[in-house]
Amino acid sequence: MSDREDQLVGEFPLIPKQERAQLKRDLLLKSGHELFILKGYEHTTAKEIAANAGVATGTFYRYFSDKRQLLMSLLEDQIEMLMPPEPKWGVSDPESTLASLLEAHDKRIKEMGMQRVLPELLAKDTEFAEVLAAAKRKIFTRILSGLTKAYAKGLTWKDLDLNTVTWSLMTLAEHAPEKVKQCGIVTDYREVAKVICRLIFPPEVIKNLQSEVSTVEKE
Amino acid sequence: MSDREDQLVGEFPLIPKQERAQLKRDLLLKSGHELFILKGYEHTTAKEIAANAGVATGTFYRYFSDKRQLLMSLLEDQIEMLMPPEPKWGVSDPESTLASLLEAHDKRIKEMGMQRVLPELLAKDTEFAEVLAAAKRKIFTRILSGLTKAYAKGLTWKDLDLNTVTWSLMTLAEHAPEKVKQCGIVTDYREVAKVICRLIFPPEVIKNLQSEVSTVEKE
Amino acid sequence: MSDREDQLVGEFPLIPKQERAQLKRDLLLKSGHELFILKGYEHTTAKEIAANAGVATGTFYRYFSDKRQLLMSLLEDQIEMLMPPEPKWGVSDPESTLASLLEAHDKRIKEMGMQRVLPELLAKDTEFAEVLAAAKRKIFTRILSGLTKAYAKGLTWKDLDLNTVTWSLMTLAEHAPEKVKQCGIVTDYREVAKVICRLIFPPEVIKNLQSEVSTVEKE
Amino acid sequence: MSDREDQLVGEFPLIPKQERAQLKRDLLLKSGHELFILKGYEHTTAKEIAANAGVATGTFYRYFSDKRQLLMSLLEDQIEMLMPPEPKWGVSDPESTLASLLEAHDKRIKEMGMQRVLPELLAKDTEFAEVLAAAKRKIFTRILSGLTKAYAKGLTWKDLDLNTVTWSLMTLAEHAPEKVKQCGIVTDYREVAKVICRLIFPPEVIKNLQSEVSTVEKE
DNA sequence: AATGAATGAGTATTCATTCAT
DNA sequence: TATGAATGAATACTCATTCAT
Repeated sequence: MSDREDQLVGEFPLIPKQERAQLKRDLLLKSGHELFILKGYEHTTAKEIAANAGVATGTFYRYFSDKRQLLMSLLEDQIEMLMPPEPKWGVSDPESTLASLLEAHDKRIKEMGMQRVLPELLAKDTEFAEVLAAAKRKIFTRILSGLTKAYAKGLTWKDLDLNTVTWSLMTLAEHAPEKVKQCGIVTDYREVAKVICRLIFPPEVIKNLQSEVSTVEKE
Repeated sequence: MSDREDQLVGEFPLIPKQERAQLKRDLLLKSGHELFILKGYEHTTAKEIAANAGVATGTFYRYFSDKRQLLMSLLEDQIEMLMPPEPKWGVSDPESTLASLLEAHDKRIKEMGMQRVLPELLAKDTEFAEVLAAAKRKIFTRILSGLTKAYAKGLTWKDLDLNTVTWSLMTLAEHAPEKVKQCGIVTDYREVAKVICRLIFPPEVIKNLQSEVSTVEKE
Repeated sequence: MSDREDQLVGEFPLIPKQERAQLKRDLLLKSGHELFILKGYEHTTAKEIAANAGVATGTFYRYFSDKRQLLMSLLEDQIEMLMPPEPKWGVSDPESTLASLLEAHDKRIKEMGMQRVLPELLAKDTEFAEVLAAAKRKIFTRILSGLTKAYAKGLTWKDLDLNTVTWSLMTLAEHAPEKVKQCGIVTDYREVAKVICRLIFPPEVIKNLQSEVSTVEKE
Repeated sequence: MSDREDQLVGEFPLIPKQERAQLKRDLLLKSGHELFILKGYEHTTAKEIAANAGVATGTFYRYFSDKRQLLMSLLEDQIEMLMPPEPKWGVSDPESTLASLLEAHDKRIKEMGMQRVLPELLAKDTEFAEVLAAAKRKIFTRILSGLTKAYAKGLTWKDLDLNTVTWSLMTLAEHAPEKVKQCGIVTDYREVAKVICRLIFPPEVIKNLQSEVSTVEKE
């Protein structure tokens, strides 16, 4: 049914204009997301994205200046998901907490499905790489501040550089999902969590923290 | 200049044919290397590689069946460099040893300059990803075997999974060079080495190993 | 010009979309036809066909997957024309009938203009050769069945193989148009028809048939 | 062994220069012939012809200005073979004679193997088409003269145009080898010969000629 | 706003021909 | 003469983007 007919028959336009536009934009984003994951960024064409979204090629360009911009919009929505969460140390058994955080993070990354596309982009798109680097710096600061507090409480190793520990922590957390591909071993988040915790806390601290928790739990 | 004239005017410093061909091949490899780093693999054309090497387009295809093959040749030369060296634990101060190994590895990677290109390839070229994964599995086994020996000697943490430690170790070593970009802090290999060592050895083991070394040095 | 203006300024002779597309397709077919005849199939490029049709290269590929497909479309329209018509023997003066059939056939072939291109295709394109061969076999069967009926009526030579006569008949009809080029003599369809008839009928049969006709005409 | 050494050791050049050159030329011709038949003219490259002949690419261009010239040389040698022989009518049983002539001609054509290439050339190469047409006109004249003599002796049909008969004769002879492909029937030269003879001679003439022969044979 | 036909610059690859050795 | 590496114009086809409807 055309716009013209709409007006002739006096049908009430159920969806407000802006909302309808937003709908198309979302359709396009979804379509792009699917295809980028399926075929890679470079090998997806604007025409395909439009067709897959059920709109005309030209419509794509009404909502996005180009393919790259669609991708950027996609990433803006998702970049938060890439960020590992900041754990609160010294509150509960750090190993269990971390293990479940890692697993949850991994899950979200997988749901997002953009891992396949990101490396291609990082390599090619300087601007995007910078956006991501900035995000990482932000999370770095957050984690570092957490560790600094733990350090002040005397919970962490005294002889390790906190900056380096923070970086190691992020690096391991970020790459944990790839463990299988690289080494042929299934990722056991509990073990990764133990290793990461060892980077931060001396074993006896962990024990104390764990017993505190169980004490609390028993009470 | 004819053959006859050659003899009249005496020796002309001719480069043997094979050598000349090798020269061109090398020129092309070098040119491809430069451009892949500069513009990324996908955005470099065979024509450009040839032009940048100062030869005609057709010449490119005499030496390489296509762009991908040139890249593969490039990588064959360099894949060894990607492999972190296997350290001998318990022989000398592990932290210093590891620090210098990391630094050397990082240096080679930087010389190679392919970091920018690799992620793009891994995402796109399944075959290449498999080659690299295989190489990584190999190095994984080597490192694990080293750690197992150290474990047998009672040098390592007793409560950490050696597989996971090995993976962490490789991951940190591999990504150490990116530390700057990601966190804005200059990579201090000494600190990274200390962190990695902490993953493997309890602090007192390190101390013992270091004192042994200094004892030997003093004698 | 906007939709709104359209209505203000009155009717603008818009060609419906589909028709316009058909128009372009036809332009391209015509252009391809011209160039194939002018330069041969192999030496005509898609780009040229497009340029000659006054459209962009890409437009060519919107309507045809490639050069070969355009040619096939061209031939589909024309293959019927290649088929010599099946004459009804014994109904009227066979020589006159045949002569006019030959002339008409020749005319159509010339209009089609593809003679120059066909040999090239037959040599190169096995699939096409088979299509044409199948068509020829079909017409062969039709003609043979006509001759068999004439044979049953005792109209034909008794000592000639009907298969061979059929083949000869087709061959002569097919190549009649080339007579000029090959021998420098203008094609007189009447004479070719007489020759072909002699292959089929003894002279006295022809005479009888002709007198029957004139008898009927006189009545 | 190089030319230089040849001269130093005083070895006697067994093959005279010219002859050696002729040898290479022949090798190239043979190689081109093979490949043209195998892959078609357009799809054979000069490099391949040279390689297949066991010489360098450049050598090809010493002996032939280009691919086309090689082909022309090839055809010059073979064009005679394309010419159907001129039969002497009225000397022996015309049907048998013609049958064996046709068979021999067909055989030579097949040996020559160029049928696959000729149509491609005729379509593309005007000059070549003219050369061939000229040759055909020559043979046309020869055959026509034979027929005229037979006509003078009262051997031929009186009501058929000799030009047209000549052309029909040539056309049928030329295309006889294709009979199988076109109609799915094996070529029986005896039947084709009978048909062709019927075009020329009334049946009773043939009978007379045949009986004469057997009379002569009996004597 | 929406459409999708049209555009044409851009890409990988081939091959006839030249020319330094 | 012979070589074969080098050349670069040419070709088929794609796709981001525009624009008339």
